[in-house]
Amino acid sequence: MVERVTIRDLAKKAGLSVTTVSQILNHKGERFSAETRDKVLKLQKDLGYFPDYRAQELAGIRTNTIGIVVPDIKNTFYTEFISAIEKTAIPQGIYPQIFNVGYYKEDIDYLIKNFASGSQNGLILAAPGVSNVIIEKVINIESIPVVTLDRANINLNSVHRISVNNLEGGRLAVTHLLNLGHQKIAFILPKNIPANIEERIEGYKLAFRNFKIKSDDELTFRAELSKEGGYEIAKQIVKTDATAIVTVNDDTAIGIYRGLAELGKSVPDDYSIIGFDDIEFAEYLNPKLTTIRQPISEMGKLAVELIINDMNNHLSSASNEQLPVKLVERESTRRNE
Amino acid sequence: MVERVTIRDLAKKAGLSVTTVSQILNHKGERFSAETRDKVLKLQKDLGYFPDYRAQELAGIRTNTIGIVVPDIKNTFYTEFISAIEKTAIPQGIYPQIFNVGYYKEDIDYLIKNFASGSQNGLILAAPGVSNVIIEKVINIESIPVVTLDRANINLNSVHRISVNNLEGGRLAVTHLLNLGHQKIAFILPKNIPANIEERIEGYKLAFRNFKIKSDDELTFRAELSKEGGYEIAKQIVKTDATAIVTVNDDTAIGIYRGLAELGKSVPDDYSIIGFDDIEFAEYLNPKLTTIRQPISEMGKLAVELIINDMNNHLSSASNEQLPVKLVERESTRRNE
DNA sequence: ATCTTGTTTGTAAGCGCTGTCAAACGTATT
DNA sequence: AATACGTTTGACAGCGCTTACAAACAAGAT
Repeated sequence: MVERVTIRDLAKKAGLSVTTVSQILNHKGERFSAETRDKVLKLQKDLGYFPDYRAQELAGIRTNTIGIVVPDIKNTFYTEFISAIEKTAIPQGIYPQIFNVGYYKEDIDYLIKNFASGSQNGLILAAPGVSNVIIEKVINIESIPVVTLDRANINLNSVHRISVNNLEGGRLAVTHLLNLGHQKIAFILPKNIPANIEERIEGYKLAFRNFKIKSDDELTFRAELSKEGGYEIAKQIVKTDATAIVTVNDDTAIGIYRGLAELGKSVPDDYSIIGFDDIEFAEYLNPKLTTIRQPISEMGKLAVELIINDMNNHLSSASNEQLPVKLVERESTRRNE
Repeated sequence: MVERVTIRDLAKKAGLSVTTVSQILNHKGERFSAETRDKVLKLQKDLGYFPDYRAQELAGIRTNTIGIVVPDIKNTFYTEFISAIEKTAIPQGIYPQIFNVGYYKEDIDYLIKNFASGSQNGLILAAPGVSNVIIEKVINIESIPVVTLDRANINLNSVHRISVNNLEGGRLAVTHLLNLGHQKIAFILPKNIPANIEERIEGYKLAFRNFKIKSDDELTFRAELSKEGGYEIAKQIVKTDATAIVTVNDDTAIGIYRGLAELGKSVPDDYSIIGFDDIEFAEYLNPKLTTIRQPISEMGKLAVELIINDMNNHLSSASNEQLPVKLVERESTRRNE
């Protein structure tokens, strides 16, 4: 058990005061003689001294870490989002810390404690089920920049919102299918419907109305939003007369691919499928997945920019950015003969 | 800007000393009258008080967070590993924090600082390129339980190692292909070869020797270990007379699938492919990927157990666990006619 | 009344660091 | 020799919390 080297040890060894050492280490040492400065710097190396950042923070220094809260780290939508955040944050000296919570608000007290302690100087909340809880508890304690992803029902003017044009996304998906001659379209929805999905459903309906076609409520399925969930639901879908499938994320579509394949069905010959997100995998699938593209990188980049802007300028009021969505037509959809 | 509520505020409002409040909040309050206890607890709720965990730690309390360092959060091998860790750690009150660094040791000073500050009470290092650097710097400062994944060249007896039988993995892959009548086997390797890959290469060679067949060095390719990297390298592979491909992880194989498909080649008709890892996606691919399975969940579970064991008993010396590997035969390999 | 004892609460030091302000020193000026 | 000034360094308080240990108090025993 090696004992921790503290700034005091360093000071003692150098024959200097703790203050002096601290100042020099924090590059406020212009006023010190080159000799002392060098001595301290050398000693730091020799002793392998690292400041305790908790002590630094306690003493009033601001660190540059931000927290990212995601619901499911196995869904690559979120890891792509995280990557985008890192790519823009780290070069600016902002260090993200990732917290993987579930989709539901089970055991997040430790999160709250962490955030409430102010060890995070910014928060990017991308976990639908828990964002509200976190905001509620944390906002009142520590006022740090917060941006949420795709949460419509938050109306605090200290919280930025980034979302996507969900209604348009829903409309685009269904319109595409309708244009291809599909009328029996299956919709795969989650068990609980958050606001952004609600909007997409509006989009589905809008498309049907535009085509003056009635949608078939029988074809709405509830599933877990994962590969596994998609795989399971495929068994239900094949029992119906659906010819096309719309999912709420690509991950689910991937599961449906497999489920269908194992049941001897072909995409797109037997079923057209259209996903949502456009994760990298979409293009690596066979057949390549037609999907509604969310600008994941842009969203990550924007999130960081909003945070940084807030950190530099506490006055900015909450923005509500809605990014565009687009149909990426690949190989999983085709005309219904 | 809401001011932070401190324990002092709480104490003042309650007309009690800080000590009393602290004791009660930490459930060491059996010695206090029910009346004071209730008063404090109520006030805590009302004021929304949360202790500052940095201050708590500084004052000597141990928290139960552990750090997980991974090289590439977009590779689902790592997210599956993380999930496994979380699944066994969180129920035991241990909270993992994820750090996504690259494969190389670029900008990890902030990591070192974080770890060296002792804010992590355990470390699980799964990032080949940086594990050594971290260990080197951190171990000497703070002695916390550390387990590394698949790093052969570490020989500190304070560091646990979890690895997989890489040699056997390599042997299995090539033997399978050789058995199917493939002789021209392409190997996709990373640019820098860490110890675990070195072992696999030994396994490849061993298989060839057993079959008394000479391997073709012309068929060794260097690529980035990612979908993108695999996609690119496919263009090189088709220029050769290879009939089978062995990759170092499944992610790369996924990229090769796509590259081959775009070049009009079929798996497994034109090329047999065998991956490594057995990430969940392997089974969702079309055709399903034959691969060498690493017991990812077991590895995560074991990592946590080693850490926890260390936390409870500082004496344990480093273990070196090697887990078995197995061939999962699916649809991407077939007999070479 | 005085002394014990047990119950309930508070005092004070310290965790490792930073920032303010004052002290010490050397040198130049008269 | 006295004064002033710039340069270089250090004392000290405080960040929010915990943890010995000590104090205060009431009640029971003598």
